[in-house]
Amino acid sequence: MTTGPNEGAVGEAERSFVEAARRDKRAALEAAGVSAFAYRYERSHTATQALAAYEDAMGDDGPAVAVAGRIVGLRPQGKTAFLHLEDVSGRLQAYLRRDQLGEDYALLERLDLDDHIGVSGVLFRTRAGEVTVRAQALTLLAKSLRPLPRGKTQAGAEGPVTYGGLQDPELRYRQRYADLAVHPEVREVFRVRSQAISWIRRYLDGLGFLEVETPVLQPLYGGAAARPFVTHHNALDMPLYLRIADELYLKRLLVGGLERVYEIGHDFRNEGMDRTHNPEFTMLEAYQAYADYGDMMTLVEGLVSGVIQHCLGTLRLERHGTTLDFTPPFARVQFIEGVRARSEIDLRTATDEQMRTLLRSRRVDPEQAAQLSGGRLQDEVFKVVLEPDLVQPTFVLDYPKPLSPLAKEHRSDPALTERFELFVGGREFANAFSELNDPDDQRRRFEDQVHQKAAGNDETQPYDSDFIRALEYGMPPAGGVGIGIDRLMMLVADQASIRDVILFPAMRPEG
RNA sequence: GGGGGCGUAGCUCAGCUGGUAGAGCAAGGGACUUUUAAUCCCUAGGUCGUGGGUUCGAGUCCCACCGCCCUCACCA
Repeated sequence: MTTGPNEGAVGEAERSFVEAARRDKRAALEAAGVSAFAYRYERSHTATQALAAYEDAMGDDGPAVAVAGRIVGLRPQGKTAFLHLEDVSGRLQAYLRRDQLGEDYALLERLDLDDHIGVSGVLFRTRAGEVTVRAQALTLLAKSLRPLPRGKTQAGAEGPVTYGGLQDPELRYRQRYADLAVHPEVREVFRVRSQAISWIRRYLDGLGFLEVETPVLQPLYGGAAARPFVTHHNALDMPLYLRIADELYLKRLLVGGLERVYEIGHDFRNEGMDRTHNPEFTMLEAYQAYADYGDMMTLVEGLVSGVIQHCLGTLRLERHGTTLDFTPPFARVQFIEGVRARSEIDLRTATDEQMRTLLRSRRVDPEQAAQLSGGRLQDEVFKVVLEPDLVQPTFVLDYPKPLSPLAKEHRSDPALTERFELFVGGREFANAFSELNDPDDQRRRFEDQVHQKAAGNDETQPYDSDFIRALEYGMPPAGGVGIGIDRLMMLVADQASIRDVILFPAMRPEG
């Protein structure tokens, strides 16, 4: 996060003795005319490419290589030294000899763990069996003046094993650069994330979707029920909201004739933070003209199973002792039927008091239950009764109308909407509907939201008259879907906290 | 916001019923031409999160504050 104002003002005397030693080495290098921060290095191989090149050569001595990376292990022994370099691909050992390096060997005394160096030389296999570069030239590329909080690492049978190391979660999130630098497995999480998102783009592009960008700063927020962040535009002297969803802008594009659009970007919601909520998070929204929520189910099945297969090579994931099977088609359960099958409550006919009684019997705080009514009470019943059962990928269909002000009324039941959510492991992953495109119906739904706000519901959607005007021009029937990318990444990368799939999660500033 | 836990050397952690702080790794000096958590000898390293209080004496007990984690509430 932001560096505290005093951080840069730490004087030499206050710096740790470890850092002082590194600065002394830098000064000694520069006094000898050696730059501690080079401009570039002509690398011939990554560490992994070098290892492969040695195997391909099939001789005692392999090819000459020039590799670059960070020093992650340093074992000087008088007139020789071994060190390990780490680059983006992996690790490679280098063997340094005074009689082969000449003047470059003197540089060794000024090197530290964490420095970036370049090494060139011929590959060979040591007596201990490790493919290693016999250094003919050694170049300092960037001096590390502050030691990384790393543990000691040795090569194990199943990859490097680290002892000690960076454990403190606060330090890991605040100094993600250090976390990444010392934890290849954290780098891997974010490599997989990037791979997943680019696969999603290819998937949607392949279906003829157009990737678009809509405003993050909005004069009116909408498209979801959430409290927004508010900011101020100086030149216009007006408040602006950071978007809580892309929905209303993307549907304007359907009016404009862009039949298939999607956006991947950040939404901002001014609400609590926990292991599945960060104030800014990555949302995918996609809209398809002439489609309905049934088509969106097919789209979501293809997208979710495809990204899992692409990233992990399987559709069956072991998570917390259960096997999650993402082979389409996913299970389907109707909202009202699902509740009735598990509670003998029929949401179609149940009174508020019957629902409150049920909630109390399921250990919901009676005071809280008493505050809810109508749609929100139905939603609470659903959360208590049905949600925990939705472990395998399951579509929940046909939500009650009051909960879904942007969804089209169900074609066979006016009390419901054509909407589904995808649940996995009891957690929501996607939300989709047949999009409401009747401007008069949409106007009434907005008005209902305004009434709810007046009644004290502080997470309603404001009345967006420009959106109504757009619908009046005629929006084609369409299906739309939103998928929380961070939660999908938690599933793919098997991470328990959203903070572990966001590079720089929100934190209070350092005191 | 409620409840619980944690904060000690650069990192990972000990530190009992209160008696002025300890280890491993990292660091500095020395030895060492195939090591790999290299090894061996020596050395240095701390406002115990911050501020109060109790006490002859506080890392330890009490209070407040700061930060992080867990949990509940909130949350499409």
